[in-house]
Amino acid sequence: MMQLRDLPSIETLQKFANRYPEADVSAISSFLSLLRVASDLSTALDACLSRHELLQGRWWVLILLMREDSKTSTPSILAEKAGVSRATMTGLLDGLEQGHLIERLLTKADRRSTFIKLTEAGQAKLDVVMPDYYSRLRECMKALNEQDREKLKQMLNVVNAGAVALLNE
Amino acid sequence: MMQLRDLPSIETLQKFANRYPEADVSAISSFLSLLRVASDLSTALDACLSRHELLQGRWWVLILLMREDSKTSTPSILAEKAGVSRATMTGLLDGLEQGHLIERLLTKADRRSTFIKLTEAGQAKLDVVMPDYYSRLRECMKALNEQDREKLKQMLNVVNAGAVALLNE
DNA sequence: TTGACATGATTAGCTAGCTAATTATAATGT
DNA sequence: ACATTATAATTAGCTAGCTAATCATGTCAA
Repeated sequence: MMQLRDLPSIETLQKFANRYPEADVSAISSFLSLLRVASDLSTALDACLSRHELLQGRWWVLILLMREDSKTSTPSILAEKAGVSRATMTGLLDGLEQGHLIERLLTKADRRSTFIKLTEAGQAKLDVVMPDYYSRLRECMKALNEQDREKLKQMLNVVNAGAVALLNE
Repeated sequence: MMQLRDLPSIETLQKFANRYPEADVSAISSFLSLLRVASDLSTALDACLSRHELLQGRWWVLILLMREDSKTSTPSILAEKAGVSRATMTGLLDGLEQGHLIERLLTKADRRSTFIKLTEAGQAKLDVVMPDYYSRLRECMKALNEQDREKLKQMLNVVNAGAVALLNE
């Protein structure tokens, strides 16, 4: 995602609005803030995870596996849940397997498929990463009270529902 | 950015919170919503721009140039304002130059530097893209009133300020 | 005035995404 | 029963980011 380091001032937006009457200054301003803050947060999250030799993709796979009672899943299900292509998941699993955080097991039921299992080392890695991540996140969000957090989520859902307008036709 | 297609339910978060007492369920839930919605919006924005043979990186460069009265800048200033490395900017400018949307001009003052100028074709491209983008964005945000938009921006700033917690040490 | 350091742009090579094609296996309809 | 179609995983090759190295040019201090 673009960094948008230099967000337009309201004056700059006004200048653009003069040329393009379709512009809705407060809509643009809020939208760009959202993209910008999220991209900064994502970068910060990567920095946090990289202290544990992980990045978002691999970390997320470990979490998805931990969520399962059996600590197992398949590449295609993981790809769907993580929102990446199966090809990308193959690459993520390659990295995790090399680090011995997951293992690939053959399945008898359907020989096209493999089972992916969280190893003890993978669980141990999460047991170090998650407390660190959760502590930092608690700190990150502490200036918003419960009501603000709920309001934020609700507004995000509203914007998300509106996003089809960017895709139509 | 990861897609996080399958956000954890509050129940799943509770399960994790049992194992990791550091977890603050509402903090995690709001944070993940923010990342998820922004990544969807960013993808939608790319889809919108790609209808005009642009992606966020190149489009943003054109806008930065248009903001300048002279319609010119330099690669290093553009890189800083766009929040990308100079190497990345070189690549973006290569693409824009091939499409004749910008031109590279030599400068006499400092022969290490080049001037980047928005061409007529580049301005014409913006004059097609921006009305489309602004119309769609207006529609996307229309369900939030002015007060909500202001509250959203303010909360985003609060979270952004907290993000240092992810980076410390 | 010249040696050391600083700066602007580019190149090379890395990563994590993507789509399309490939391979193996399974399921299904006639 | 077997041809067709569907599915699971992988591979190949693309893109847009990144950092580190390089090259040319400027600046400054002894």
